[in-house]
Amino acid sequence: MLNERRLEVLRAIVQDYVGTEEPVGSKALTERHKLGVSPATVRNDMAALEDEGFIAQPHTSAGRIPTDKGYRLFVDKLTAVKPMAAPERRAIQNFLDGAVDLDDVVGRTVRLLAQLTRQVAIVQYPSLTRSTVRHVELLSLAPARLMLVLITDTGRVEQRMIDCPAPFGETSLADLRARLNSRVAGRRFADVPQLVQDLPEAFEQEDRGTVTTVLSTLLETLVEETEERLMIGGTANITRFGHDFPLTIRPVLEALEEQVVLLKLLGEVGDSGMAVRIGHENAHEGLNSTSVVSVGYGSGGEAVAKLGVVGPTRMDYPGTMGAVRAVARYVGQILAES
Amino acid sequence: MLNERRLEVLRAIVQDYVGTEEPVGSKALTERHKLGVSPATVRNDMAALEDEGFIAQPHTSAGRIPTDKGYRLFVDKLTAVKPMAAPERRAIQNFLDGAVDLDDVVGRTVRLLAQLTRQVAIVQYPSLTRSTVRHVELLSLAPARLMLVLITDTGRVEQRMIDCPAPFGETSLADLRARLNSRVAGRRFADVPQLVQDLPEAFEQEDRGTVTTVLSTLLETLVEETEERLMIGGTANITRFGHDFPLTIRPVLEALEEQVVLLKLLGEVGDSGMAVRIGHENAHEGLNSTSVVSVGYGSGGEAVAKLGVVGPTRMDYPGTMGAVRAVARYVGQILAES
DNA sequence: ATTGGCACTCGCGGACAGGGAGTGCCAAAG
DNA sequence: CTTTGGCACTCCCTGTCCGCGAGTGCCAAT
Repeated sequence: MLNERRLEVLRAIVQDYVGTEEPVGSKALTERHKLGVSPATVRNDMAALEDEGFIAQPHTSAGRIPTDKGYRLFVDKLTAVKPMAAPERRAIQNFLDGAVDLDDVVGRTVRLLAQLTRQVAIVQYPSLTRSTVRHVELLSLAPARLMLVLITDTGRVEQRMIDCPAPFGETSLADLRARLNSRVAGRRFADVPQLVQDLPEAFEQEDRGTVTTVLSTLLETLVEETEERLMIGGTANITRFGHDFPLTIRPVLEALEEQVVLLKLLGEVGDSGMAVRIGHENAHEGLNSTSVVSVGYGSGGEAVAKLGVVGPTRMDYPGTMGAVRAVARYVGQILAES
Repeated sequence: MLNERRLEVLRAIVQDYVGTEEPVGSKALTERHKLGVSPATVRNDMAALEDEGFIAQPHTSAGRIPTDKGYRLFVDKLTAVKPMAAPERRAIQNFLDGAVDLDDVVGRTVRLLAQLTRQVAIVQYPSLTRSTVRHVELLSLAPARLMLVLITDTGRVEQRMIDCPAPFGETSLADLRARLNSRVAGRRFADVPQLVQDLPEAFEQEDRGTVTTVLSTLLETLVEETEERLMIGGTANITRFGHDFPLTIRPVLEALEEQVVLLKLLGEVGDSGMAVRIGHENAHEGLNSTSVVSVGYGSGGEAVAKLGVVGPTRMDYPGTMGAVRAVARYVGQILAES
């Protein structure tokens, strides 16, 4: 039913529609693409494609536009990710290299993505679940008051105040600091609880209360701060989502304000590789007329968080996917370096 | 020229237009307001108001709408801030009371403002210019690589990587850490530069390069940290800005993405009292068709930061001003408590 | 100063026609 | 069986015209 040429016709329709944003007819298609057949033949093919649900007509006697299903086929079978050109890659790298801290990295990434794709960009902060501990610092602020500072390999820093049950001497503090670091530095968050379990036993009776308090605060911090944060940018690009945007813009803006929705959006993505969710494939109905391209990124081979863009279903998929992948790659590099 | 009744007519026009979003004519005015005069009289008054530039007609033979100048007069002379009703005030207080930390306070405030005013809310983080340094920590990550951690009395933590010009020994590190803390701990950000100025002199020649690098990184961090941050919310409300919004929405969204623009926007406000900037009074031209209502807030009598909303020039000024003032007041209380 | 009357101006919405793009179908050709 | 040209048909879009209604400006009367 769907021979090679018909797929070619679908590809042509998608490409033209993405470019012109207008329903594309049989004649225009044969003119702009070298299909080697007449408009009448294309009409037959279009009828077949419409039967299968890949394209649709807004009204009788109008051209065809791709359906979500059509875009899906296009993305899966008819196109390849378009790699970024060398100068663009250099620009990305230069721009990201200027970042001074994690917030800055994420901020720059989000602006970069928005600019490259001309769509709305979302970048999730590196999650702490897969992170490793770089350093744990303990500071004495007052005789019975400590500050715990946790530094992760992704550059994230968390701090907590601790009120000790008993005064804690400088030597004990140094001891605890040293033991703690020798056990957890370089280890994954998930492994920390087990690694510090028997730590109180190494201390004098009088200090054990404090040590226990410190440890439980540390564990709490690990759990609490696993909570995901994200940054969003390029909102102004929603105006580019189509000429009928006054209708669709509202729910999209609302969805973008709900961090929970966005996290779920990125979360639905499989852990590896790039994901494209088209139109109604998005669970949130405010985003039913948008597509989401997302991918995991991370310092090692492993993904620690995700980033992506939200755009109109009528988007340049190959280009967008290329940009998203390139950015993810370079962010990963930056994180690995720091 | 502008007698009492004419001002009354202007007030009626503003109120009606804000309600209906449609040009208001002389007949409709006399029907909806008890002006005690005939439409013809109102027409004369309108002509006078138009001569003075307080109102304008979109087209000949259409009703009148207020100009920026008209709104200005309305806000300055014809209305008073509308206080919030008791139940709303309670709701505000309850909602803000649930906040757990500074981020949460700011986040809740922004959502609250957006919801109350149905406009775009902007809340600036409390400024750090008056903050003090609690602790400076230096960690050695590699022979020639340090991490600087700065802890402020507001509980904020900043960290920076430092590549040293030369290897830096553990003893030098401990020395620098101790000297640094004894000088700056408890001091205000603003005083730090002076306090550490002569620090390199206390070190051996070979270490001075590193010490200088560390100090300049510290000073940079202090400056950056003082730099204002802000949070924004209720963006979806721009769809309410008017039926012609497809035109105006773009520049507004763009302006809202530029933190610098927004900070300037809030900054232009006098330090005390509430400020209303109407239409072209806003320096940024993307916001020429919006009004900004802003006010300072703070824990003591002193304003430490500002908050406000951005809405259509055609907004309910008394109500918006009431909401903004009420929220600012309660946020100030919350900050004072914590 | 206020009012009623009156002519005038526009914007808006509905009706209508012509043009154009596109479709579906069919019969003929490869 | 596939492809193609032809043809009738369907709609959308645009422009025009027209009448309605809301609103104005002006003027003469109060």
